[in-house]
Amino acid sequence: MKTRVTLKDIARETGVHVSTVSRALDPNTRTSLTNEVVERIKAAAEKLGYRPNKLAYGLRTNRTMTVGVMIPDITNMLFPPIVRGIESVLEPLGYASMIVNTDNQEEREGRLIEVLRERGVDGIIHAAVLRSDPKIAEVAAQGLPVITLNRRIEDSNIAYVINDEYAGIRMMLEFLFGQGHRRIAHLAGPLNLSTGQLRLDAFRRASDELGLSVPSSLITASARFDEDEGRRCAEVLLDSVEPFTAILCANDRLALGAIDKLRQRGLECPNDVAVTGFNDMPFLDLIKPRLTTIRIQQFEAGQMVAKLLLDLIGPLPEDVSQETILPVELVVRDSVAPPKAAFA
Amino acid sequence: MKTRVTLKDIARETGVHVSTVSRALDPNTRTSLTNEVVERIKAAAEKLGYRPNKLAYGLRTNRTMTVGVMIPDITNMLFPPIVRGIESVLEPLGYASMIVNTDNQEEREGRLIEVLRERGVDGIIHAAVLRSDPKIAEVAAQGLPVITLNRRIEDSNIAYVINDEYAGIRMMLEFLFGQGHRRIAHLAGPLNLSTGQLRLDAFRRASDELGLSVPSSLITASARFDEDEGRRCAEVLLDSVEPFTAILCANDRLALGAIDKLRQRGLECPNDVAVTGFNDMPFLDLIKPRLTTIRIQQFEAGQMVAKLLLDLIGPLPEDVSQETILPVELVVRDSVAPPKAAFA
DNA sequence: GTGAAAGCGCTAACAT
DNA sequence: ATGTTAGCGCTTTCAC
Repeated sequence: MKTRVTLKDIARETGVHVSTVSRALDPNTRTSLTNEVVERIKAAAEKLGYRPNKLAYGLRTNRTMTVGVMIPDITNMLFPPIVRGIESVLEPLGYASMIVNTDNQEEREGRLIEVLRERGVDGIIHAAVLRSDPKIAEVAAQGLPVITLNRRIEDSNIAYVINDEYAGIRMMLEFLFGQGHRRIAHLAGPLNLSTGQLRLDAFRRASDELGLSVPSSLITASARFDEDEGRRCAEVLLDSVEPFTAILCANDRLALGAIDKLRQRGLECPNDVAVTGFNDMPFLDLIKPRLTTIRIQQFEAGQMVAKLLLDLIGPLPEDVSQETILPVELVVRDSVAPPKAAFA
Repeated sequence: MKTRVTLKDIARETGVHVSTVSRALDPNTRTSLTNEVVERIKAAAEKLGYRPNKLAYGLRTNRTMTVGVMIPDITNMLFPPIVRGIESVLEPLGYASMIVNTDNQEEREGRLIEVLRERGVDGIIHAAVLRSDPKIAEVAAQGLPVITLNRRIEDSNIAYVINDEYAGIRMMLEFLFGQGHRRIAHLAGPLNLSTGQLRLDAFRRASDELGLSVPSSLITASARFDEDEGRRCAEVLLDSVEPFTAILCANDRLALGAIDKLRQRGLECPNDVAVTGFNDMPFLDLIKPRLTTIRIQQFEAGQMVAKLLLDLIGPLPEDVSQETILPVELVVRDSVAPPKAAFA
């Protein structure tokens, strides 16, 4: 096991003190040194193949050049593009990111926050926060830079980057309305996540504004943003007494599950029931029927949140606007047709 | 910014020396202490909310409890399950993983290796290795535990976990043969990746064994494992003089691209041309036509490689078998039908 | 302009 | 059974 090259090795090689070497290698402190010695040191460092030890650096300076990224689950295709977006701004600046999956479990989330803190991350990007999330709130209160993505935490001043949920839901509702739908169900997301709650609020408000009165039995909330819950909730809607011609789902995976359940019941989308999604996750356009959905920014959201986090981290901590709302876009595909009849 | 609790704080609180605190908190060295003092220290640690500083620990012990994971691209759906498999064994043992994306670029890969080394990772799981990859070979030669996944590096003794490429290709070829196909093209993967080369070798060998003589113009190699290259290579095959009734592709994404190109040319899969994939990536079963493919283990491969890496890392470094070959499985879906006619 | 010395939080060899 | 000391590799006062 070849031992790594340290400042001491360079000092020995060049006959100067380690502190001089340290200064020579840092562009900021380099100025106070003779050009000649700087060059000699840089040459020796190069020759020996010196690589700074970020552990020692971090221990000394409290800056590890590492940020934590908390997401629910990387196998959820929504998150890889976000992660790459984050990386695209962090990596060129010398930051590495440590990605952890919470599976939306509070206890797991708590453990993982500790994993990140023990390793001295300079900040945390949290895309898996719960509406009420005391653990991360405390960490943020202690001064660790934290920004949440896609979701926000209530009653706190943690900055967040989210999508324009209201605009998305409203556009979709208008689109369905324009296609002739009047009895529109909402398959809502988990209400313990801000995304679920916000989209439900948006649905209520937008349907009011359009003059649709949506009976409460046409609104059902899922426990998780996944296909199984989409199936289960679609069943609940189908078994209710209220007829409907369209289901506006709080995300794509719920929509995919709902479509599957409809098919099991002998109902085809879009001809029998229109179904819409939210997010426009990768590969969605290859799945039949091609889902009409709201496209949110994914890669760009990652870039945005990373930039904001960097502002928060410093070197000179800037104030970051508490709220960033990213624009969304309606993507019309094949899962909506004009209504034929209402199914109860 | 509340400052973190250190061993010193606990020492002050309990009136013992920091080294005693250190010993009390480590199950291995705890034995040499009085039970009473151990309990007192543990209580104080708990009360003060002590969290060990893994940076300091790592600096001292050369073990950071962090492993590097190098993959080509997390947005490639093949990798998230692998990453979760790795995490599922590492995380319960207190390890964190640092994931980096190489985009199969050698220069980027080199930079990222340094990023990992600077942070003192205890080992590297490399799922993005090139057939010839001096950089990682050197790192491994210096004593850092490295295992490659899915791919292997040639002329080195780095342990690897790969799929049974030969069995997979052979099964698929037999299946096509059984369906009546005799003129079978191979859309090979990049030949600078062991996966691409191994699957091509397997195709040659298996077709020989089946008595098929495949003219060289029915074999074309892609530059990347993606849809665009699938389209491009399908075009090459279609424009060659040799007729064929089936394309055995080196992976699913190439197959998806090939099917798309066929469609552009007015050819339907499977009725006009059979197309097969490899990997069985997530969500593949939702995409029409549902691709007949070879299922490789993904989550399990991640688990396996993580376990092997742990053996290599220690505490008492075990010898790890150089080669691990994971079983594969034929998944028959809808992209293969008996041949109608051969297309040139 | 450069060297000396201290210390980040921790463990481990050595003392007692 | 516990305390003392040194040091991992680095930055940062403080001297000169």
